[in-house]
Amino acid sequence: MIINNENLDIKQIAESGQCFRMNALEDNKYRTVAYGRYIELTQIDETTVDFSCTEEEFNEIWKDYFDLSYDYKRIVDRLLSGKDEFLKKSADFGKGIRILRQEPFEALISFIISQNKNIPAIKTCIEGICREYGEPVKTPQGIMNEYYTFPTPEALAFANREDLRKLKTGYRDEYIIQAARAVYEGELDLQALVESSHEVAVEALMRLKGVGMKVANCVSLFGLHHIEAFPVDVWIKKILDDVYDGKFDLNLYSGYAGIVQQYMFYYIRSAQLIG
DNA sequence: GGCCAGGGCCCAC
DNA sequence: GTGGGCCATGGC
Repeated sequence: MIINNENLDIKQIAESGQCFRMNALEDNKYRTVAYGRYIELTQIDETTVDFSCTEEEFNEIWKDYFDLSYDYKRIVDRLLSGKDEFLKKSADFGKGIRILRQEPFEALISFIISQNKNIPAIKTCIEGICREYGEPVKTPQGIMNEYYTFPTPEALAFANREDLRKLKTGYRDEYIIQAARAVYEGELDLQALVESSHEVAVEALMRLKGVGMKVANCVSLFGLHHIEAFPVDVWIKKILDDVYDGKFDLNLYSGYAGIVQQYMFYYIRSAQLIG
């Protein structure tokens, strides 16, 4: 399934820190698991990607997952024609990034794990949790024993602390279990938060222990697709302090601040050659 | 081997 | 609402 899009760069998406299960198989070829499916993505040229799936599966899952109905070029062009030099460089550098529509529960648990960890450590931890609590991915060709789905709320709600700690969660073990229980028992309705406003979602998420302002904004942005969310982590804070001297005006980008945030994040990290 | 990481909790102030 | 210790652990 060949897709042409001016703003679709798999490497940039995989390295943008929004998802943790998209990994390189070789140069220009990545794989990931989402919504119970495995897929390989090959960047053929700057604007062309080969999705290793049928047209039916593409339309059912991956078109939405990669947010392919949204016009990112409009956002990039707006930034490129603006006056903010840092954002011009950021948007030009990361113009192939898109905000994935990840599964809300996966985003919630992933960003709970992410606190005070670097990205390689987050990936290791999440892969372990998928291996122990997820299911082997099923394909039309059979079961793939090397790839696992992200666990269900139920699977993690009944996990125990010691087992999670062996998977390198550290002190976050109880946060994970409590969040999974809240979702499993219906106390936290993530699907309802997809429909709600970003503000309502953040407030509901922050009632969970282990979910503060930053994690709630990441879940809102990457799991609920509220693209006005603007997570501030140590990297973004560095930019707001050093580049903008504390005077960055979020209101200039209201409605799509999360996309701007991703360009900033990807640019500053790449500029500092951090993996 | 020390420092840092897509932070949050808990407690003073 | 701000500022500091503290948290468990890997990656570099």
